[in-house]
Amino acid sequence: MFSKSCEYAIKAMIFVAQKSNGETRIGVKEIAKGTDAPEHFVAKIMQDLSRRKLVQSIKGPNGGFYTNETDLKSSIADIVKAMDGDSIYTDCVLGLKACSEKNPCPVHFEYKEIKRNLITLIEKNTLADFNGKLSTGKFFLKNE
Amino acid sequence: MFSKSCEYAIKAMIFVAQKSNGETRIGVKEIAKGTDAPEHFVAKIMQDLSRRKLVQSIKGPNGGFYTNETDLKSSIADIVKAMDGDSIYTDCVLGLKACSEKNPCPVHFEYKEIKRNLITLIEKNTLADFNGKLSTGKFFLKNE
DNA sequence: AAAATAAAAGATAAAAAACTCTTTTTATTT
DNA sequence: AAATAAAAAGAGTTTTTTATCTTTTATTTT
Repeated sequence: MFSKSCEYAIKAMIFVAQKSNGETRIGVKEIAKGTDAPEHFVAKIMQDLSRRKLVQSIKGPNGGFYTNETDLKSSIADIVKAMDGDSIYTDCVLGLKACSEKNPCPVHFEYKEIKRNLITLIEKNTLADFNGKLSTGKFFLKNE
Repeated sequence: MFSKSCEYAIKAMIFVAQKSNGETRIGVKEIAKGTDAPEHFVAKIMQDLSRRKLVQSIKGPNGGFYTNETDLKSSIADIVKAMDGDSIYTDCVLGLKACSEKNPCPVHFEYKEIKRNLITLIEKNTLADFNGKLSTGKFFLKNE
């Protein structure tokens, strides 16, 4: 569904959104531990997300990553688009380049519904929506 | 969603199910052309499907692949399972190994619904269901 | 100013997925 | 029996994805 990078990115963003606030910045090590992801790989991903302005970063002692008000408005879809492009919006399940209403693959119309739900799911869930839910044990970002 | 091998496998199986009947066997070249797939790669995939008894094959002149009555009862899910295993049934969208009702990832419950629909889609569509629809132009297995 | 800290950048490596080529086996047709 | 056709099997290559390691730059603290 999503690439590994994208999975890590989503978890990392949710994690940072939860842990950071105002003065608190979150370091790569913490993110990696908190989301069960390889440290150096997550570092690359955060760099990327930071370059794309989905998350803020500050170097040096007490530096790290944090989310501002705007960042919290990002949906999962925004992260997915940043990492995997819009393939989830455009790709045919069977890989047909020209799959469309007029040139449908065998499962085009049935998959269309599912895709619509999938897109709704990632578009309607913002980072802000998750805030607070981690600490209350409502959900997890890694295996206990 | 599916691996490339799996996409090719699904298209190839639908193609063979449509074209073959009784005496007619379909060669790898024909399958590759009919589904816009790399010939040698499709050969490997058909070998695999044949070994797993999802499709029948005969060597030598006039040989090729064909589907028997049982093969036509295969669902897309059967092909997916043969190629990609049951990851589509078991995997968490965010890659959590222990994602479950009790240990849910942030989108577990919402994705659950989508996954259910996805599984229904691939389980209810059998090769027999598609028969005839290719020639009537109801759907396509490659770009025109 | 020096030392320390942490992200950014760049380069490399390992693993997996996608794809290709060659040889062998099996069957058929002449 | 010989020639031919087509899948099976095996080995190899390329590309992409995933992951790691090293150096540089920016910032802060002492």
